[in-house]
Amino acid sequence: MTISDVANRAGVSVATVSKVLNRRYGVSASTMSKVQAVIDELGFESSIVARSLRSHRTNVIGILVADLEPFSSEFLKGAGRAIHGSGYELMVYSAGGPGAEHVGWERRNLSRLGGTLIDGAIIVTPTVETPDGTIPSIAVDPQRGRSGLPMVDSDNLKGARVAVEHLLSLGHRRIGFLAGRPDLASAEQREAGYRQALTEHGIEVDPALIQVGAYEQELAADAARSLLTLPDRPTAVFAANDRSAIETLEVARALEIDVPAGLSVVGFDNIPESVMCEPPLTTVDQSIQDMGVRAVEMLLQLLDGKQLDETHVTLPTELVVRQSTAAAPARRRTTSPRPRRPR
Amino acid sequence: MTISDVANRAGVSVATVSKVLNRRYGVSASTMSKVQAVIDELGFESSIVARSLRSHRTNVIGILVADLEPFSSEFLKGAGRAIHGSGYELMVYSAGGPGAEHVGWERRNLSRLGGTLIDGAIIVTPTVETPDGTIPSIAVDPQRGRSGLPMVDSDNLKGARVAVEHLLSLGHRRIGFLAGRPDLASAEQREAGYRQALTEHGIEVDPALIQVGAYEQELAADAARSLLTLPDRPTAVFAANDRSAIETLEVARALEIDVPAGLSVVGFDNIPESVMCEPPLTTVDQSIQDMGVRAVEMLLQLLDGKQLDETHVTLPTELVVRQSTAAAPARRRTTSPRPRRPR
DNA sequence: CTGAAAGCGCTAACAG
DNA sequence: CTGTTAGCGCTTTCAG
Repeated sequence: MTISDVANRAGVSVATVSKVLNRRYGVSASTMSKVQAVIDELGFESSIVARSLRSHRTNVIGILVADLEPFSSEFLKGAGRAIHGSGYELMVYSAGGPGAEHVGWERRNLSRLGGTLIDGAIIVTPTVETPDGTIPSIAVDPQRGRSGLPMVDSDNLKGARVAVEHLLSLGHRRIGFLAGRPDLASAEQREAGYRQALTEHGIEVDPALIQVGAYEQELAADAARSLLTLPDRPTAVFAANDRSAIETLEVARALEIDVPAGLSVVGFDNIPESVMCEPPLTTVDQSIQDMGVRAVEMLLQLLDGKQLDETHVTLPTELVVRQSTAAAPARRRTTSPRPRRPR
Repeated sequence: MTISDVANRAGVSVATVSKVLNRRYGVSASTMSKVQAVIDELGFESSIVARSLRSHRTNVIGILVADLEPFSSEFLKGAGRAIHGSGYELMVYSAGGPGAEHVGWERRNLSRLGGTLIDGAIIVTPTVETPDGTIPSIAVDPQRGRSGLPMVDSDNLKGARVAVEHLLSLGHRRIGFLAGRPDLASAEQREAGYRQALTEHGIEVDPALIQVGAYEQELAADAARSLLTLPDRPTAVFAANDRSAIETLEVARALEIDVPAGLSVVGFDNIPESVMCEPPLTTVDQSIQDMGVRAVEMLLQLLDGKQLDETHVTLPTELVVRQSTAAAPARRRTTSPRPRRPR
């Protein structure tokens, strides 16, 4: 059913129907109600596609994600809450999964949708620098190096430090790191936090204890495995995100290493899955939902023609201690024992 | 940037560029590579909007939801997993929140997107009967009465019965019910399960113990409050979904009723939030992610021109006992005590 | 093998 | 107040 069907049925031109649809002036009351009646009767809704192609205004905000996984799903809950009552609707576009698409999915999708389908965009974990030229956009947890876009992220450096300090306070000295996606600033910051915390406590960073999981299931599992099968394996692992941490839990189980008795694991993100795994994961909370709320609020301001108060919002992170961390096992006689640090 | 820009730059017509874009036959190798070079250089991506308006094929699957809340977010995780490697991309369209939009959002959005933007649709908790005429579609947890669409839901009746039987086995006799959205078949089934379980145990259903929360925060809170301030208040409440159950937890806290000592609460859904609340909620799991997986798989089959093996998939439900339920408090001397049933 | 032209459903000037 | 006309960016006949 198209606008012409309505026009025919109502005995007017398509232009008139369009005017009624958009509540434009210049339609007599009688025509108006006649046309409206036909619209209601037929249940006609104008195609957002055709409309946007012509008018370049849709009242739809786009959220571009690489994949629908726990992080982005959590983000969407916040975005969904923030959009209520704004008059905008939300369109989430998923590039169709990890890996499959090459770097640059967000650029591709933005140009496929932008300028037409959506009035503004929120780009979650973009992989490359996103051009500022097109529609108003916000970057969430972006790639390394400043993008030109306004952005929201969280305090990854501090979060990572607190996580590692927690492990240190439990007496761990050999702490492995499961690194994240090398292109993301957040992952880089988490590694920096790990290094800082160790260095400040007089512990040399052992390159063998750093493996890249890249936030991908298989890679993370491999990385965890090589960490846990090291001759002098770490007594604790800090993973750059919860999914990698949960993967580490799996690998530990397969290797019959008890967590937390034989191995402590800390994650990052505090996705819901971190509570539901066995044992529940000690992790760094980064209030993902709030990121969604803030990103939508910022975009709404931009769309409203307002100036942004802050062009870079950084949300706080916080350690959440659950059951995947415990005091380090008594050290093997490789070096003189050091006193345990108090929590 | 449009296809004409590419055509100009490459010194060919738009038609030729289009052919290259779509890998159509009838382009010489040299022209092909020349045009492709320009496309790559400019980073051109054809507008999905313009393309779909003309060609009616987009390789995009639409998921229509009323709102992005825990249930739909969980559903999306499953859908996201199932789409990997299918060659399709996912577009989630949220009607913009609860209540705001009237009944029939799914019909409206379907006709706004359908036939053009998306090749097929998954409609989550539709409110009205959805016409089958348009594009291939799957209904998830639909309204009461059979819709013409293939559907996936879960065994709500049995789940509700098991939930109530759990409460009965703990010695509860006055069990309140916080009903769901009256238009959903699932909500109806959960109420039916509640009634059945009580009746089978020789307990008369007290209408005063049934309040409608309609899955909406405010309404659910009001309903819970009226239940818990009843002169002879129930010792347990079965809520038709987790969000209502969590709301009940809040109300109980406000009324200084201890859960589970003074009140047992059971939810339905097993959304991640049910683990994170205080106390963790005993609930009925309905593997929401699996619903997402199945719905996508079914739609993919439909899109592939295949016949569906099953036109109505019902997933199992399972009781998950956590800390919000406990033995009923000693009964007041209103009637002779009955022996406690074993679990 | 290539390009001109028509048209997808709609909106926005502009004439009548 | 109403209808005619010209596109939005793209694909698709169909001539050349």
